[in-house]
Amino acid sequence: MSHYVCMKQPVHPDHLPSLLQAAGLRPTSQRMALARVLFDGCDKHMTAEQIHAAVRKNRTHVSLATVYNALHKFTAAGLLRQVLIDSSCVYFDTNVGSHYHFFDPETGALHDIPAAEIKIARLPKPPRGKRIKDIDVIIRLR
Amino acid sequence: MSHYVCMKQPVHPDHLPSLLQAAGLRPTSQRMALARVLFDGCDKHMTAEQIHAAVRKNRTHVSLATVYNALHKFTAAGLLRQVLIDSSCVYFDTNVGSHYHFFDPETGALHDIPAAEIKIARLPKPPRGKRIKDIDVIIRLR
DNA sequence: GTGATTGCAAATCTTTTGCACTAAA
DNA sequence: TTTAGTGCAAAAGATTTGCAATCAC
Repeated sequence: MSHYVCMKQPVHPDHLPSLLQAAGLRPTSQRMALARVLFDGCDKHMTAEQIHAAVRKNRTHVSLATVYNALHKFTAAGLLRQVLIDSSCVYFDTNVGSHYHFFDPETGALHDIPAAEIKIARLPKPPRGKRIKDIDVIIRLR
Repeated sequence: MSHYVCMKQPVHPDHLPSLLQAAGLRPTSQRMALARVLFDGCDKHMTAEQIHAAVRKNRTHVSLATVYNALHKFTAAGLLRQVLIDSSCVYFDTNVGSHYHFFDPETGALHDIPAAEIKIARLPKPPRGKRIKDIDVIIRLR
C-alpha cells in the first residue's frame, strides 16, 4: 500500500443528511452509516461486502440487503459509480467523474488514474439515437 | 439487428484440431463443438450460457461445467478474451486484439468498436514492476 | 497405460426478492 | 397517516468443485 493522501475534505457528519436529501434520498440511519464510510474525504472503491464489513466495524448494523439497496440508490442518484473489474465483483466508486483504473489481478488492487493522465483522442460516434453516458477504461496489469 | 458481415474466413472444420493443438489444447469433441460455434469467421461476444445454447442447437451435448472449463482454457491460451459488461455476466470475445465496445443497457447489445476508431493519446505509466496486459474500454450508452 | 478432460450433482458466492415491520415526512 | 425504507430468510443466477468415468496421446 502506498502512502495515502485524502484529496477531499470529509463531509462533516452534520452535513450528511443534507448530502442525502439533496440527492432525493431519505437520510435514514442505515444510509448515514454507509455515507460515513464512503464519504470520508478519500475517494475509494469498495465492494458491497467491504462496505458492509466497514459499517460493522463501526459497531453499526445494517443488513446486507439494505447495503445493496442503498448502494444502488446512491448510484442512481449520482453519488457513486459502479466499476466492473471481475465477474461477480462490482466496485462502488466514490469518484463519480470520468476517470480510469489500473487493475492488478495479483493483488486485487484497483488504482485510480486521474482523468488528466489519459487522453482519448478520436472517439467514435455512438449509434444513431444514442448518447454516451460514460466511459470506463480499465488497464489490466500483469 | 444491423446487417452483419463476417470479417474473417471461417476456420474449416478440418483445421479446428490444429487450431486447438497449436494452442496446446487437446482437441476433444466437446472443445471442437465449442470451437465450431465460436470460430465461424464472424467475431462474436457470447456469454457461457449463450455458447452452451448454441452448441445444443447443433444437436451436440456439452455439459455446462465443461463449457466454463473450456472457455477458461481458451482464454488462457489466447483464443478468447473476456469482456466484463455487467456484474455476473462475462462475455467471451473471439476478437483477442485490443478493441473496444459500445454497450447499450436498454437492449443488452454489445457492439465492437474497431481499434482504429479510438485513439488513446497519453497513457499513464504503470506502477513499477508492472506491465500493461491489456486495456478495456467500454462506452456505455443511454 | 497415464495424465488430461468430462459429466454430474452439489456447493459456493454474490445479488435480488417477498413480505411483514419500522421509521421518516 | 402515509409512503419509503429495512431486516430477514429464502430464492435466484452464475460459476466452481469433487470425484468417478472416459478419452487423447
